Amino acid sequence: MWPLFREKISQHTLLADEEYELVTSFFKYKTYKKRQFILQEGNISKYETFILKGCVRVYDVNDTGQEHVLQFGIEGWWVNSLHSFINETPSDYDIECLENSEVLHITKPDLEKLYKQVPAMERYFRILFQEVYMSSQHRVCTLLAKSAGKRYRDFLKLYPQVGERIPDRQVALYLGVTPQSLSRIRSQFAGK
Amino acid sequence: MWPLFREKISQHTLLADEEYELVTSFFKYKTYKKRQFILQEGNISKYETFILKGCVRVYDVNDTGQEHVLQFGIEGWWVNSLHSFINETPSDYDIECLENSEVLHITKPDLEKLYKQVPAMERYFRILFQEVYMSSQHRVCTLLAKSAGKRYRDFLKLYPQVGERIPDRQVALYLGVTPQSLSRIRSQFAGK
DNA sequence: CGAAAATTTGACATGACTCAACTGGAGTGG
DNA sequence: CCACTCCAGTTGAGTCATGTCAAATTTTCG
Repeated sequence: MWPLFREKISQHTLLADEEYELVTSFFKYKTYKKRQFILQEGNISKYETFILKGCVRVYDVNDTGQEHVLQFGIEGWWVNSLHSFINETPSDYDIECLENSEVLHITKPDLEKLYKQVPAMERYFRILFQEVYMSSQHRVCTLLAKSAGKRYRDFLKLYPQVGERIPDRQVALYLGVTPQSLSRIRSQFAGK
Repeated sequence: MWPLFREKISQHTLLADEEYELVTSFFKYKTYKKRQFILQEGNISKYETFILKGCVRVYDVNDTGQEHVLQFGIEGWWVNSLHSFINETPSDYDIECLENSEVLHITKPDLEKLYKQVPAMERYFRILFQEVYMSSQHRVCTLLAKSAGKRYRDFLKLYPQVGERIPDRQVALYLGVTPQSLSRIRSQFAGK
């Protein structure tokens, strides 16, 4: 069941069939429609979420109504409003589906049990967090060092599967520019 | 030995005395002078580094000579050029001491052995990476959403121990503004 | 004390933002 | 299937925050 899920876990740690069965028993399968929210700002994030199919974004809206995208997620990625999940505090972020999506959810208590019962999963998440931390550091670096145009090009190169299926508007909010500016940047590339 | 080190580990996972002895046996103590490099760009990062005393920065220099600070580290923090360490590839970053410092180093093979021999340390690092990932996400968010002045104030509030002992220039390079701009921002605050 | 580095300040340039209007495609309901 | 609405995307004009270049001043530290 859920071969993508098994494949992703297997990239970092090997599980016997019966161990994998045990792991999956902690997760709940759920589907969401496009534009539906997996989590809304102000609520406590109850699930760590693995995306089997579809596409989501994690974003915030500030007091002036501006949105900023913290993270995208597509097949094979984990998404969460992590701070809310870990500390059980109201989330600053919304998680919204950009496409009809299928996901796996696990609650915090179940995840803790999973770590205890299957130490290999503690290892898996150690490696996962290491990797997403590196990605986040890389993103900080591009935000510090590169122009909007360069960030856009880098993004398309690094996440072509994401860039192709997500509206430019969302990409702009991820890159930290206004949709208008991204539009101008794109037209400059085209004319070159 | 190294009570700070033990204290930090104990925050996330409890170790018996003999386990702690085993853990420490994998680490090497080393001192560095101010301005000395723990790692230089182009070299492979050989150590994950825990800071017992002192202050360091992880930064890069681009082709036009501009510097950007990826991370600071003070007592109780881990620092590394993680991508280089994990993949054993040349580092894009320098790690430089801003003060005379005392650190603990562990090599990648030893860290792997440590994970195997003391599963509690795999847990410790899982939680550590989870935390630094959340910090990094928070930083991305402030870079996307806030003005330079707001970022500066937030930084001072969040890391007062760092802001107090680090030259403004370094803080500017961490916040993603030029030292000149930060100077102007500071003078605006002062006149208010 | 003296050299090197950090900080400040001024003048000017510019990338990106804001506000606003217009275009065109997607989705919805009659 | 068409009319209508709603957004995403585009484009223009003007503004603003921050960068660049350069020089003066202060601080640090050997």
